[in-house]
Amino acid sequence: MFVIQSRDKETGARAGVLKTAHGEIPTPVFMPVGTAGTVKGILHKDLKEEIGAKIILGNTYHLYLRPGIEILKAAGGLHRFMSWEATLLTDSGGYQVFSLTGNRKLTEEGAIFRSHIDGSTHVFTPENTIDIQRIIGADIIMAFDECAPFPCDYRYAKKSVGLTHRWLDRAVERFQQTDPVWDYEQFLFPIVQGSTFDDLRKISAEKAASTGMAGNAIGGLSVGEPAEEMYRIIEVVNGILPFDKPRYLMGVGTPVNILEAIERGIDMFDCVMPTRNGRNGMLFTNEGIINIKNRKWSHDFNPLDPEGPSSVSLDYSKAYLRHLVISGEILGAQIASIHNLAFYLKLVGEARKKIEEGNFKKWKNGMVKKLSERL
RNA sequence: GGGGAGAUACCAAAGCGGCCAACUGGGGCAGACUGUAAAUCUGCUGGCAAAUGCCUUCGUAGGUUCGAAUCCUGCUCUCCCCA
Repeated sequence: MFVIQSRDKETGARAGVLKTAHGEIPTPVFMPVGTAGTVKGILHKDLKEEIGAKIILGNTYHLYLRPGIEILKAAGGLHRFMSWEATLLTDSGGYQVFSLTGNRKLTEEGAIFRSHIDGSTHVFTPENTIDIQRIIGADIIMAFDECAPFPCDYRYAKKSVGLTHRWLDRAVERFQQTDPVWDYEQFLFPIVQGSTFDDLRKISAEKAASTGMAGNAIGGLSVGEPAEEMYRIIEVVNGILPFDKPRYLMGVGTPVNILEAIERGIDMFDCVMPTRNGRNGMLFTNEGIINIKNRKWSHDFNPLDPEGPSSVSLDYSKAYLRHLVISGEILGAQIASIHNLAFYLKLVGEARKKIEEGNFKKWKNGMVKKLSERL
C-alpha cells in the first residue's frame, strides 16, 4: 500500500505514495480532520479543488454516537453517507479516552464512556472499535489505544503502554479474523505510545512493528510536552518502525512541527489546528502567523496571503476576513479554514517536491524560520 | 395646564448610607487552542504607580453624616399618562 519514491540524503525525509481502494496519495501528506463526517464548514468540492485533499479523517467515537452505526451501515458506509469518494481514515476513539477524562473509566476490557451528547454510557473495546470501523468503512483504521496525558509519571506511562499493547493484540486478532463490511480492503495501523520515555517508546515501537500491519502510527505526542521532546521521541520511534511502511504522527501539529517531523521520517499528519484555530481567527500565511482579529488588520485591504495557497487567499482581504470573524459570520470560519488547510497541504506538497529535488534540508531550515514569525 | 417615572463608566443595566472604582450583559482590546465535548474558552476594559497604593468618578449645585452613587434641597434634562 506504500511505496517510497525518493529519499532525502541529509535527513530521514522521504517522499512516497500511499495506495488505497479510494486513490493514491502522495506523501508526506496532511489529512484534514473531519471528526463528525465533515471538515467543519467546508464543501467537499472545496476540499478537493481548493485545498487538494485526497484523504480526510473521521472519528469513531463521534460517528458511533451520531448518526450511529445503524444509519452508517444503511447508508453503505461513511464514504457513501458523506459523498466522499477519496480516501478516509478513522481514529478509533482512543484520543477521546484522553480528552474526555472524567467522563470515562478504563478497564482491562476497554473504556467505559459517558456520551458528551446525552450522558448515556457506552463501552469501547479493541474488538468493537474494529467492528465499528469495519462498518464505517474507512480505508485506514486505527487500533484502540490509551493516549496518556502529559506530564505523566513513569509508572503510569508503563502501565498505560502495557494496556495499549494488550489492546493492540486483541485489535489485530479481531481485524485478522474479520472481513471488510464493504467491498474493498482496509488497513489497520497500530499506535505507538510510551509518553516521553525513550525505553517505553522503544518497546512500543517494537510491539507495533511486530504486528506486521501495513502502516504504523505514533500517538501520545503534542499533548503538552516541549517540542524538542516530541522530536526526540519521533527519532527514537522511527529508528525502530519499519522503514518501508508509512508512519503517521497523530494530531500534529503546527507547520513547524510538521516540517521537523518530515525531516525525521514521518509521512502522514493530521491536526485540528488549521480548522479550529482558523475558525478562531488564527491564520497561517507565507508572511507568518497572524491573529486576524487584531485591530492592526482593520484597514489592511491586501489579500490574506499574497502567495495564495488557495483562491480565497487572494480573493479576500485581511480587513474583510477580520470583519467576518469578529462578527461571527459563518463565511469567516469557512474562508479561514479553506485558507489554512490549503496552506498546510501546499506546505507538505512543497516539502515533497524539495525531497525529490534533493534540497529539503536547506528549504526546511528557511521555512522553519519564516513560519515561526508572529505578525 | 395636571399627575407620575427617571438621569450610573463606550452602550444597556444593577446597586439605594460604609463590604463600591461600582454586579451583570454587550461592545472594545489581547490571549489560548496540536488523533475537534470548541462558530469554543480565558484575561483585561476610569487614571496613575501597575504588588499592598494613590487620585478623579454615579446629571448639576449645595446640604446632612465620622462616612453618600445611595438621604435632603434647588436647578437642568429625558420619558410616560391625563387634559
